[in-house]
Amino acid sequence: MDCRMTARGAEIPASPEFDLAQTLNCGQCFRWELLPDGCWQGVVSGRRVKIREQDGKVIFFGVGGREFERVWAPYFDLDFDYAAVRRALSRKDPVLRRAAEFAPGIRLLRQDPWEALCSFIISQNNNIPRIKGIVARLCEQFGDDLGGYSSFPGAERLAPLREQEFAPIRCGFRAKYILSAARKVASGEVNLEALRAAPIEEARASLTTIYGVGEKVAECELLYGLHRLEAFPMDVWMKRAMSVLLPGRTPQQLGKYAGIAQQYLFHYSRCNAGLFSA
DNA sequence: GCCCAGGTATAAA
DNA sequence: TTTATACATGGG
Repeated sequence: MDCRMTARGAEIPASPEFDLAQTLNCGQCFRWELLPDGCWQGVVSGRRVKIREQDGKVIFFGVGGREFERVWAPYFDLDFDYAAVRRALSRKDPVLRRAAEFAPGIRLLRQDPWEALCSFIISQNNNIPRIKGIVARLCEQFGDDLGGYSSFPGAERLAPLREQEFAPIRCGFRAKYILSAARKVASGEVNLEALRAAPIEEARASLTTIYGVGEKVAECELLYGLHRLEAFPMDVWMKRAMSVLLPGRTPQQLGKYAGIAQQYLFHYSRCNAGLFSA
């Protein structure tokens, strides 16, 4: 991805294939906020930046060329041809076509695997505004002070804590789940980096050994934390999604399959505008 | 107040 | 194997 350097920072041409609001506000990440000045602010790799789209450009304020190439281009997956994927999806199924057209600028972030795992543990039976709040308090309480903002606390930082020390985070029953994840990751019992290359079923099985990580959170981590796109074979989830729409399903079945099918379809569907409201 | 949220563990059917 | 409930908290 070619970027141009200006006094403001790194700039790339704006494109319908890269929409900040669609990408950052859709529930795949929880540490970005839209500031009143129109900039999106987030913390990635210990660096806080402001990004905005303006005058046909996406501007990464204060970011140098080297940092852009090493941090931001990979984070936003800028070298991947999403348009080609959308074309393929559109050919495959009319629902996906509609969906792809609905959110054409969404991208699959390459997030830190540990941060993603924690975030999706927190996300269970929860809503996005509160998830963001809990994640923010987790960073503020246990992250390193990076000068006006905090890092996401590593597994080794959380692993020694006691459950009651999570009280200020107000994450409720999820504290014991976060602790289980932290301890397994810190001890190496679950090796997130290794799971990037492991056979997909092996990776899924390893993740679900964590107390509080079930099918859904594991899928989230595979897709959003480990960038394992193959965790979501489209045909399978499409069929499940369709079956969910049929009448006569129990709440259990609805919850189980609707959630997971939605997980896959999320990038390309969720054809309701409310999802992307700031 | 009330409903419910990008679920999971657990007990009970 | 499948289904119902509790779980902590707070947004809308």
